[in-house]
Amino acid sequence: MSETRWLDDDEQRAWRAYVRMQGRLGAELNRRLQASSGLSLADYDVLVHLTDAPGGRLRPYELQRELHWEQSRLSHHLGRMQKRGLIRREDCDEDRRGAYVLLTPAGREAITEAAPDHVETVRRLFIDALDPEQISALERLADRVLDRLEAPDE
Amino acid sequence: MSETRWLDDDEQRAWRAYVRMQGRLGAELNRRLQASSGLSLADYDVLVHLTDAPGGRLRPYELQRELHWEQSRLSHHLGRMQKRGLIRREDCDEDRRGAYVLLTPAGREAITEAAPDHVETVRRLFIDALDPEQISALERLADRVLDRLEAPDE
DNA sequence: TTCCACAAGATGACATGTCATCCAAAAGGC
DNA sequence: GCCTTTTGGATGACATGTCATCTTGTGGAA
Repeated sequence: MSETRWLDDDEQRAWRAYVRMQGRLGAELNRRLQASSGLSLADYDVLVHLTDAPGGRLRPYELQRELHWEQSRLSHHLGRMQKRGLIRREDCDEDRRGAYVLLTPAGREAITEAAPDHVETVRRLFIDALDPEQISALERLADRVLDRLEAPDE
Repeated sequence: MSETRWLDDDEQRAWRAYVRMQGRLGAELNRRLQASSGLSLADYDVLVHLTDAPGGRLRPYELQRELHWEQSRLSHHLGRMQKRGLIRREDCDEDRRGAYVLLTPAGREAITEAAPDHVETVRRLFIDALDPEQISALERLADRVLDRLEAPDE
């Protein structure tokens, strides 16, 4: 390994600010969502994707690709959500290994009730803190990093 | 509650890109750090702060304020790190309720070995994906959001 | 002093995430 | 057809994070 390329001051400050923001924002969103609706951010994401899907129904592997979650995380999480009555599983006829995950009425109601407050919180804590320039700069920046993260080799 | 102010398209895209980047980047950094050094990102942060402290020694509440962690999270985490021999606890004379957390030689060695690779990874996956404009834009942006998050009222 | 509010930490119960591993069905190659 | 590889998915063990609650000591006000 060659010499370590340490971060210079600007990079250091930016990185630390990002890490700190990321941690605080995630914790805060999670706490508020949990308190106001009983859902975690993870629950919320799953429910949003199911709501957007035709028939409120998806194969786990589709959900997995959309969420970019690890397979086992999804599987465990679906198990817990099923136990709480938010989703339901159903056998899949086309592929006997597979399954469908579908929204229950309770799940649909939960997301419908939770969404307005949650969006409002995202807006107040994040979006409204930034001007339109910054919003679009953020999108470009995130896309660049994602390109690198999702590049074949790394 | 008044009408929900939903996100417009630009905001939506930026928010989703951010959330996705944040999740993927964190997972990737954690996985690589874990694989190359046996430390988690959380371990790493604790060790960095202890290394920077005079005498390699801090009160838990100081650590907590610097890390912006929940108190119980820190307490549990320190317990686990102690079990692994990375840190050590010592009674505090000035305040009989309190304690000191200090780096063990093993802890110091672990962070010393882990740092170069980790910094290199941060650089490759994140810093090098961005130009200097973006780096400083990110810092300003994160600071704005942090101001809001840490504002007295919220 | 005496009491009380509050700060420093620890802890148990429980939700969540990761890794390794397993199983069964599908898909190819021959 | 038969055998190997791949894919969809579940699971157990274990690390991590959160909430509520407890203990003990500090410090100020009566």
